[in-house]
Amino acid sequence: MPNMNLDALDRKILAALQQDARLSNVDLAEKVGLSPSPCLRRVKRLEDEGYIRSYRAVLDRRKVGLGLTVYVDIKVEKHSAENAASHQRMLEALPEVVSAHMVSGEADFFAEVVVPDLAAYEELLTQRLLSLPMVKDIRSNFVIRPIKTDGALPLDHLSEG
Amino acid sequence: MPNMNLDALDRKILAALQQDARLSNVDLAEKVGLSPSPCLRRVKRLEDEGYIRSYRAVLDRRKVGLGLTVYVDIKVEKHSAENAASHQRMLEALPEVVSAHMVSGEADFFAEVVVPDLAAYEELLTQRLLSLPMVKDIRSNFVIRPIKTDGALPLDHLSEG
DNA sequence: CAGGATGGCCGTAAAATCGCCGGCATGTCC
DNA sequence: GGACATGCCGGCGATTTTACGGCCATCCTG
Repeated sequence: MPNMNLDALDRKILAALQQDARLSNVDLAEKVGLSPSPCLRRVKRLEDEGYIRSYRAVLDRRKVGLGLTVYVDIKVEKHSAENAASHQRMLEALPEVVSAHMVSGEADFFAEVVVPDLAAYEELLTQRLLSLPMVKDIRSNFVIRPIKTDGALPLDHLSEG
Repeated sequence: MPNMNLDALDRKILAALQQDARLSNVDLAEKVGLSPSPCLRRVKRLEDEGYIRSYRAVLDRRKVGLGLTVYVDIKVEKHSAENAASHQRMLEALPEVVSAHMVSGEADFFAEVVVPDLAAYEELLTQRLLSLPMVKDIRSNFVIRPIKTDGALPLDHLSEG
């Protein structure tokens, strides 16, 4: 267990901040049943110890003109250490790539790409993805309809133990 | 264009809040080159008009005991309106499902699942995913190594127009 | 010039922040 | 076994910082 350091209050704080990172400390304190001072201390500790990695504003993709989300399966020529590393760096450097992972299964890499429209995706795919060295095949899965986005991480598993 | 309402200052604000949603308004104002009052007004407007959907704390999955992320392709028997709807609701209700979409391509649905370990994934897969009505096939893609997570949405496309 | 939009300044109320105290549990020493 | 030392953690209160709304100045547009 990487985390016997989280008691019930910590979990409530994490859950609350996942829902609304802009909760004022007093509101957060009240919500978890604590006075502001110790509550703030806990939040700082959770930040310092890395449980909380960051706070971010979640934007409406459509409203900011990013109407198209594509999940991209990337197969590469057989991995070699340095090739894989450079490949990863290039994926990382593309701003349209919102997340990327090395995965098991059909594909080798997997990226979530966000673009304004099909035209922009075509440009990205043909000019910047397919031209990556060692890319053997790319399969694009277009999001037709979002069902659930940015769900909070479940934390129940920490309490039932 | 759904957004000729965003000028350079708005974009700077959105970019800054994507990076750090907990920036105090005074710091944010300084960063974008504005005094606090109009800066706050703009933030409120961006919230009210839905450009900013929410603010969330990003947790370290490993540290909170969620060491395994799986991208799941789900194929279903031929869609029918009401069946699809109930299927979506069930996906939505699973806390381990952090995001889910209807997609084009090989699969019909696509879900990002977060669990403590393989054992937990097995339970989820066999007890709660495969048992969903109409599920024809499920393919699991395990994340071996994250390359980039929670990347900020690119906003450059709004300025170059 | 009129009107709207937008930025800046200022005063008030609220929040964050920090030092300090006290309760409670654990451990130790006689 | 009991009294005390120690560490952990929550609460309180004072001070600094922030949020927030009202008001005015400026700029652009028609």
